[in-house]
Amino acid sequence: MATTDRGWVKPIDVSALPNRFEPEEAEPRWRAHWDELGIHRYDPSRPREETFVVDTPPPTASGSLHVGHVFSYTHQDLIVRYQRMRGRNIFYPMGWDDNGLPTERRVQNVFNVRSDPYMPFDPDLAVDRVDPKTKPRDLPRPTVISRRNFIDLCHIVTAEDEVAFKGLWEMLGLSVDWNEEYATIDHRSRAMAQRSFLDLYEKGHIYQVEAPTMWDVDFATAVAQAEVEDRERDGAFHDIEFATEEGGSFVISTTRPELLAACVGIAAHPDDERYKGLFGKLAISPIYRVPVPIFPTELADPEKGTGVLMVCTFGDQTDVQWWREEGLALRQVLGRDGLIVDRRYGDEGWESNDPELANVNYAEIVGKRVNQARRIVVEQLRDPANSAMAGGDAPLQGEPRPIKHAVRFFEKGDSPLEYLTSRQWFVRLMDKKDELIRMGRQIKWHPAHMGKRYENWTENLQLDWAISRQRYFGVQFPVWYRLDDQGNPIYESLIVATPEMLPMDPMSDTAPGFAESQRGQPGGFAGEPDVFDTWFTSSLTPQIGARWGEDGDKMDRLFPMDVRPQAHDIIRTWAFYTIAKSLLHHGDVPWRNVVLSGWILDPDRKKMSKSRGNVVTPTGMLEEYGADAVRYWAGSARLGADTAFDEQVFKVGKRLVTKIYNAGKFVLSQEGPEGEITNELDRAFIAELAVLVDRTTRAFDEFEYSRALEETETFFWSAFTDNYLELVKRRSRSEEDPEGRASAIATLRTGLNVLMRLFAPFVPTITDEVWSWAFAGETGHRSIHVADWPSSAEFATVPAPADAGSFALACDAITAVRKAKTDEGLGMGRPLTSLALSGTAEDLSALARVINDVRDSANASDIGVTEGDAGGERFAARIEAEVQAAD
RNA sequence: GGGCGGUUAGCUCAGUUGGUUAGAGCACCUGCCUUACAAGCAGGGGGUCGCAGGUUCGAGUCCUGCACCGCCCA
Repeated sequence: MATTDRGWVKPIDVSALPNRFEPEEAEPRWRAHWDELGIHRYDPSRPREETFVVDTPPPTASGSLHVGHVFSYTHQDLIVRYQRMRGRNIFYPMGWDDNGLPTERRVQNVFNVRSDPYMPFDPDLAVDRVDPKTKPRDLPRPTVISRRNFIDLCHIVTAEDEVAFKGLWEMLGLSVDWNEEYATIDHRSRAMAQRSFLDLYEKGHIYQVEAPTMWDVDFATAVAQAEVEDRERDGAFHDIEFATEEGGSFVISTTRPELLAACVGIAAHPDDERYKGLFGKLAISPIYRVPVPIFPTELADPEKGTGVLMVCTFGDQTDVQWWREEGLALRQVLGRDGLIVDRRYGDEGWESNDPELANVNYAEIVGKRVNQARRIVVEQLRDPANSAMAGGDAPLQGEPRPIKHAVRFFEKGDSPLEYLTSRQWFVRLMDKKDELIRMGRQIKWHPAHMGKRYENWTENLQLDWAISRQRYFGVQFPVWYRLDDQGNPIYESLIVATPEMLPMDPMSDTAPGFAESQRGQPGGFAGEPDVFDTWFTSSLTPQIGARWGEDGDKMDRLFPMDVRPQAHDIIRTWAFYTIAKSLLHHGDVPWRNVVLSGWILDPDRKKMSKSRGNVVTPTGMLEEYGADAVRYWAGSARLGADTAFDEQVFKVGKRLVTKIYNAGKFVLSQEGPEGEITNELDRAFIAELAVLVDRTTRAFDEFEYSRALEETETFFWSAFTDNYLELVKRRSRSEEDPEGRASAIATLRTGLNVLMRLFAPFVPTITDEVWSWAFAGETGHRSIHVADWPSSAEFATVPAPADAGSFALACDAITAVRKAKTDEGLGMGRPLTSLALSGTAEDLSALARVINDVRDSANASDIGVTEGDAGGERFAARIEAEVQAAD
């Protein structure tokens, strides 16, 4: 026979395999093997069009590993593993975002230290870790250490975090190229951030200005619009009587009476009849008796409070606007530490009709925090002596009226933000909104509606990007200032570093043209002490990966990148700033696609968070269920969809792994003649497999891996194992039908081979395990992860079935038999002495092509068909079972 | 207040351009230790698709309004 002289398909030795698949044994073994084969390595010699580039998010090295990390990083890896099987040269780096406030905070807590930038470096400093069980109030006063010592400690804790993260990524089986590892505080990233600064500075996108800026008093640093969030807080309207210069009075409402000393104007709506007559005149404040201008503004809401309000420097963003537009005085009473600063009424800019009264009152709040000052001022307002005009009543009208209102906070802070004037660096973006939106539209967002969030944010942008921070563990500005004869910096006369100096620190590197001895001396130089906003560096992940401007610059091979995976809560920061940087540096988009993972919610549909104590540890999860099962869970969630944490799904994943293991063992232990796929049922099965391959490939190309998984899983479980395997079990061992047997075995192996590859991105360990038993040797691909992604072209040599519906017909027939057996309480393997199927003449005649497999899987000695009603189903079965011998 | 998303079985979710009787897994009930798999197999019950209108021969799907949940922004 033509089919038999080609050879014999040899079975694998099932007895050599463990009964159960043990992920804890197999996963480390496979990870080591992948490493050995180097299959995750990027090949810089291959051209751009063969390369798939990922702009991997560098996780914040915060010490806490979260199931959300596992979820979203798996999503990237699914896409990457698919692309690798498509033959793409993968660039998949990993960075650690260790620079910035979270690290500073951890260092402060772990070692109970604070940094003082002016303290000298102590090379022998040794500080101990605080016992984490110590209650905060039992801690001694923090040890004050130098900035350099502090940074050393930062490196110690982040190194530990990075080890923990790397361990998690490896356990999860991320196919990252570990040769492409970096940290946002390492030399390369610092040089890149400074290079970015120099380029933006040269192109005129960067400026420095003394201006009101949002300020966090606890961290004592400026913050950017993107880092701000509103929180609902209790507050109270205080109705306070002001006088007019003509002897009249009016009442304003304010939630911030403690800023009365910072009052520089009074405003009301231009159409407000009550106050129309006052515009252009002066008002007199109570307590301090300071004359301030009254002006009209469209921004005042006549319905709010009394319709007239006081403008302070600065209570909020509109105060800043009025201060600019109206050219008001600057009276800042709040210091950078959040305490009321000392001022003297009667001095220039602090004119008062009664300086003596003003100074007595003001002295009571100097050095106080905002809340203390508020209580004191409210008491002062109850005193008629503090009326705006001598002889008046108590300025406070009635009692404060409690309200709930939104207050702005730094997202990492605990005190409301203040607006303080300070010298800060900015990147000019307000004039580039249109271009930024255009960039956003050139990028494909997955899911698409996430692009709207980007546009929304960009359209509503109100401030340029404040990039300077008054912190320690960050990348320094590559800038010095010349000092004047008094030793004060001349901000207009800055010295910028040259590219070959990078990375550099202006606080320890000497400015070109000066000697280090001139640091801080009159006529000498001084370094810029600020550091960059961490986003200034992390918005450069594409450039860091591609080594922009360095030796070995690979921008032409890697940029724009293919995909940026990220979470949707940082569209306004990470995605936005990366697009902005890419626009300003290269005039191009940073990537073609953004894929956004959802969040993991706890079963109450709240975002899982550490503070709620509902966090499941990812390592525990991986140990209990295995990486494949955990990846299955992540893979079953659509992009962008927030997903409730459901442990059941891990169990389903684990079950799938077991099923793959057993199905693999079964298929590969079948032996028989080697031959072509000729049988009608087999051909029909292959035709359906080809459809599956096309559909999953399309889904993956659209980043819809969850659809690919769902379809593959359904096909595997129902078409392959439940039906096809059962239908051909007998034929694949038949002695009488070598051609049919060869066809069955070839089909079984083709089915398994293809399904393993379709599953490989999701469950990389079990699929490679099964692959290794036979297919690795047959194909020469030593790992399934570098095997070719299936294509329907692989089946081109298999003839199309006579009837595309043959496989479905056989499945329906066997289902009818099973139903009959179940109805009679018989086991599925129970032999039948007679089996009769009824259905339409058309179905029955089509069924004839595959009826032998149906008969065999029913374990019937004979099968008959009769035209007739099948009770709403395609077929109905009448059976007679063999009488079983009593035991 | 503006923008975006969601609401489908007890739970977690699919449902492609409108088209037979709305699907899956888990859970539940019944039967079966069947020569790959009891971590299995077979069968079954369970849904007014958030509410109210509209378009259409036909709506889970399109349109309008409303409610609730979530996120972003002000």
